[in-house]
This record gives sequence, structure tokens and C-alpha cells, in this order.
Amino acid sequence: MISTKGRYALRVMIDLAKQDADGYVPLKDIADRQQISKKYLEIIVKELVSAKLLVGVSGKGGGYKLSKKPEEYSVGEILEATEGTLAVVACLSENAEKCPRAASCATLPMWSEYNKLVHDFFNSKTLKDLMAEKQ
Amino acid sequence: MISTKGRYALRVMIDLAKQDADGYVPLKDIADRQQISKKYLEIIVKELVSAKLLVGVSGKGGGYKLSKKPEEYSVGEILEATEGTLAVVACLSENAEKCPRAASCATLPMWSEYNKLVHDFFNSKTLKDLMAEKQ
DNA sequence: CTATTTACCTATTGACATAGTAGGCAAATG
DNA sequence: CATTTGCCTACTATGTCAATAGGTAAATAG
Repeated sequence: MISTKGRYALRVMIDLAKQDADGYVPLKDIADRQQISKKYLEIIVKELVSAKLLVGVSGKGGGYKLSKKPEEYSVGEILEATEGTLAVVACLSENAEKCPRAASCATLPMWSEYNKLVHDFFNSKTLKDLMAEKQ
Repeated sequence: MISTKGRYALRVMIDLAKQDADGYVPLKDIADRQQISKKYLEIIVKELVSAKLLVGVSGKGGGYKLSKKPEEYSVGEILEATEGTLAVVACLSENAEKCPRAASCATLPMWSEYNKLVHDFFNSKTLKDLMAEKQ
């Protein structure tokens, strides 16, 4: 299940995509508009900055802005930055140790198929697609 | 992410599907074959019995057996019985309270689409499909 | 130079889920 | 009646989620 963290991250990104692309937007404004605790958003936004999806600038006139154009973000990369992984089972995550049962696992083919489905879905959606939606 | 519980449940069901369909199979045997703690499996199997996916019989000669034919189980119902829900976001789970943001939510359409994708995927796969795999 | 605004940092919390373990009771059969 | 099996309650360690609290660092406006 996609957690609050990932869902909030998307809302922040959509919010930023809708603001003037040149200026920096203070987190306080985003928190007010989205009705989300600013303190909690700090944690989320920090991860988005680490992942280079956002640029943050301190001080007066500072805030956050997108590091590229909305159509250049996949929803998948935003979720992966905050959720840690989009892998559908532990053994298919990036840094999973090799499962000794893999060769004879009756369920692995299904998990792999499902994993691809999920990744393809989120990688094919862009931030711009979500901007187009209402609100 | 699908948890150990759901993955173990599938392995138990597959294991049972491969045994003689008439007799009852002791949990100890399944645990030995699958190399999973029998104690932990007790918890999982109990939930499968509650959901009427398995029938359990106590005493000598007892054990568990499928309550219907392998091709009549969807993978979805097995996972739902153990994972609680397959909903991809909280607001789309069965007993979720109505979200006040729903009407104006920019991400809801995507979540709904994703939710359908996931449910369709698991509801279209049957236990028999998994039996056919190696092991 | 100073006050203000902003991001950024560490730490803590309560609630809950995960992945088990322990020990015993109840039922069924040989 | 002993053995085998399911079934029940309880407990635990670890981790994640969703925050909250309180401070430090950087940048700008005046």
C-alpha cells in the first residue's frame, strides 16, 4: 500500500508544478494549501531534495522549486524517492540478497510479472499528467 | 509490498493443491516441506480456515485440505484473506471513511486506476496457474 | 549590522504491524 | 487411553508510520 509519505510527496510536487516555475515556494505555503503538517512535510521534502527532484534554498525569498519540467518527472521516481522502493515483494527489491529458493520458486514468476506491471504503470505516468487533473 | 504472511499463505495453498486432494495434510508436513516455522504457519492457516479457503480437522488423521478445486481459487482471495486488503491506498480500502478531498483530489483517479490494475491482476490468476509452475 | 525568513538538522514519541515464539487445551482416532 | 493433530491465548523483539519539538545555518531586506 502506498503510504501517506508517498501520497503527500506527490501532492507537494503537484502543488509546486502549479506555481510559478521560476520562484521558490516556501514550504509553509504548500503546507497551508495542502492542509498537511509543515513539520512532517519537512521530512518528506528533504528526501525529495536528496533525490535531486527538488531544489531548496534557505533564507528570505527561499523555498523549494522543481529541478526539471513536470513532464520530465515520472510518478515512479517520486514514489521511489519517498517510499524507498516500489518492489512488490522483498526478494525483488534493489538490494535484496539472492534468494536460494529462486530457481525453484513457484510464485516468483508471478511476482516478477506483477512487479513489472507496477513499475510500468508508475513509470509511464508523469507529474504533468497529474497536474492536468482537477484542483 | 506483499508481506511474508501472504507469500507463505500462497505457498501453503500450492503445497496443499499438490497433495492428494482427498486426505488431510498435517501442518507439520507442510512446514517441513516449505521450510517455514510451523508455529507461524498456524497463525496464517487459521486465517485461511476463517475465510473458508481451507478446512481443518483435529486429531489423528487430521490436518488441512482445500475447500474447493485449485482452479476455483483466485490468488486475490488468498492474499486478501491474509493481507487484510489489497487496496493500494487507504482511501480505497473496503471500510475507509469517505475522504472529504475525494471530489477535488488530483491523485485519486490514478489510485483508482492502479487499484483496478492490481485487483484485476490477482483476480485473474488462479491457484492452478501457480501449481503449474516448477517445484 | 540586525531582524526576519526560510531551509535544514537531530531527537523523541505513540501507535501499530511484522514475524515470529511459548505453552497449553480440545478433539479425534487407533 | 495414549497419541496426534488443530486451535487458543498470550507474549516479544524489531521496525515503520506519522508525526512533534526545538534548535542551527543561511540568505535577504531594511
